[in-house]
Amino acid sequence: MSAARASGDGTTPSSQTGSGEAGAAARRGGAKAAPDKRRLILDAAVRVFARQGFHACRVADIADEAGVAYGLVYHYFGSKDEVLDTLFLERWQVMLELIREVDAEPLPVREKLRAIASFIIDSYSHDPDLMKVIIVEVTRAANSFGDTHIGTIRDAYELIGKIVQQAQDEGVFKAEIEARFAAMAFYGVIEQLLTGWIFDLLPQGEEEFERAKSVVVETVCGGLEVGAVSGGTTAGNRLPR
Amino acid sequence: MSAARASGDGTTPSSQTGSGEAGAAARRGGAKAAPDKRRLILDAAVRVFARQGFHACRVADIADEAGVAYGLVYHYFGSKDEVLDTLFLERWQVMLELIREVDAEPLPVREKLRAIASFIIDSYSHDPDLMKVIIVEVTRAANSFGDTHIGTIRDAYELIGKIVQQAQDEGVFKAEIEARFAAMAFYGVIEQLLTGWIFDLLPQGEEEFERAKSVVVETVCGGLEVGAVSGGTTAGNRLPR
DNA sequence: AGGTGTTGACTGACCAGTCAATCTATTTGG
DNA sequence: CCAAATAGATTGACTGGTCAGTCAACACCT
Repeated sequence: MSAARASGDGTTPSSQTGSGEAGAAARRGGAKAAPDKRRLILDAAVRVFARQGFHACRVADIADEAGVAYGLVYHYFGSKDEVLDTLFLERWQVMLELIREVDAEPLPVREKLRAIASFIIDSYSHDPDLMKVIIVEVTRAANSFGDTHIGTIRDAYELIGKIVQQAQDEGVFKAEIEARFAAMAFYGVIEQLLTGWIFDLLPQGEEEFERAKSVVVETVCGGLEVGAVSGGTTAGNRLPR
Repeated sequence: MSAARASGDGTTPSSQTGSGEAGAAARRGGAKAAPDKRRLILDAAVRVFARQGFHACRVADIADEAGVAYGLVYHYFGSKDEVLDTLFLERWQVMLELIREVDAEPLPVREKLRAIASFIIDSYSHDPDLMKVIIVEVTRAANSFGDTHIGTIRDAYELIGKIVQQAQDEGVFKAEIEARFAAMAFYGVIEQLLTGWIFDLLPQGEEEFERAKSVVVETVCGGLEVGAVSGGTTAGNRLPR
C-alpha cells in the first residue's frame, strides 16, 4: 500500500555530501550506534524551516535545534541551501518512484490517481513539517529553489500527464482537455488542500485526510456537478449512483 | 465583462500607505502630471520581485529599477515589506470585490466560476509579473507574507465556498463534496495553471489563456471522465473543439 | 518661510561560511 | 597487547560582506 512507503525513515537515504562514508555505515552496523548526526541535522532543519521559514532562520538555529555545534552543519552539508535541497530531493525522489510504479501497474485511472493522492496526503499526515517545507520553499518558489529543481518537479507533472493521456487513449477520460492541463489540475487540487492544512484553513486529522483522498479523485474525475460520474472510490466503481 | 476589470491601470488604486495625499491627487488633475513616483516605485518593485524574488533583491534594486533615489522608497513606504504588502492588497482587494459582485448576480454556477477564473487568468495575462509575485511571495508563503495576509486570502476561499454552497443548495452541485473543499479545489486548479505558466511548464499566449478558462470550469464542474457532464461555457462556444 | 519631494552616504546589525584546535575511534607496527 | 600514527568527527570563535533602514542636506513649489 502506498501509505507504507510514505514513512521512509531509519533507512538513511544514503550519501548526498558526496564524500566516502563507509566507516559510518560500518559503525552503524553494531547496535544502537551513533545518533547519526547527519540525519539529526536534517530532521532538525525540517522543524526549523517549517517553523521559521528557510530565509528567516539562521544556520545556528538548525544546529541548536539538532543539539550539535554550528560547524558540524558545514561538515555534512556544503551550504544552508544544500540542506534544503537534500530534504526536497529525498522526498520527491520517493514520490517519483511511486508514481512510476503506479503507472506501470494495470489499474483503472481512478485507482492510479487515488494512489498518488494517497501518497502525497499520507506524506503530509506522516510529516506535515516536511511537506510544508517542500511546498512552501521549493515547489512554489520561483527564483530560488523551485528554479533549481524545476526539472525534478516537472518530472512528476509529466508522469501524471502520461497517466491521464493513457486514460484518454482508452476513452475513459475526455480528449478535449489536454493531458498536460489535466495533470496540473489534479496536482493543483492536492497541493491546495495541503496548503489549506498548512495555513490552518481546513480541519486536519486522519479522518479528514482519508476523506480528502476520495474528494480529490471524485472531484477531478467525476466533477462537482450532479449528473456527472459518481464513481465509487477504490474498488468496483462503475455503477452510476 | 470581467476581463475589463482585470486591467485596472491609470487609476492609481488610491492610498495604501495611509498618509494623506490630497496634494498629489490635485496635481494629477492637471495634464500629464508628475510621473507619480509612488506608482513608479510599485511598478518597478513588481518587476524586480518577479525577476529576483523578494528575499534575493535589495531595496536599492527597486530604487534603481524605478530610477529614483534609494531614500525615496522609504519616503513612500515604511519598509521593504510594505511595498510587497501594498502590491498584494491592491490586487487581491479588486479580486475580492469582483467575486462579491459575481456572487450577487443571478448567474448559473458555471458562469460564476468562469467569471472568477477569467478574472484571475486575465490578471495574469495582463501583468504576469504581478501575479507571479503574489502567488510566489504571498499566497504560498507561510511564515512570512502568507501568514500576514492569511485573513484576506481566506476571504477569497470563503466567498468561492459560498458560491459552491449555493450551487449545492440548488441541487446543481453534488452535496457529498464539502463546499470548503470544492472551493479549494477550484482555486487550486487555477493557481496551479498560473504556476505552470510562471515556471514555463505550460505554453503561454492569449489562445492558451482563453482555453484555460474553459478547461478550469469544465474540469472542476464536469470532471475529466467521459460520460460526465460536458456543459458549454460562457458565450457562444458550444462546439466541441 | 515652510512644506513636501528627493537625494545618497552612512551605520548598525546580522549571518553564512571559514578554520584552527580538540576530541574520538580505528589502524598500524613493534 | 599497547603506543603511536592517522583519519574522521566535532567544536565554536571569528571574519568579511551584505543590506535594511536612517538622516541631514538639498531642490522645488506655493
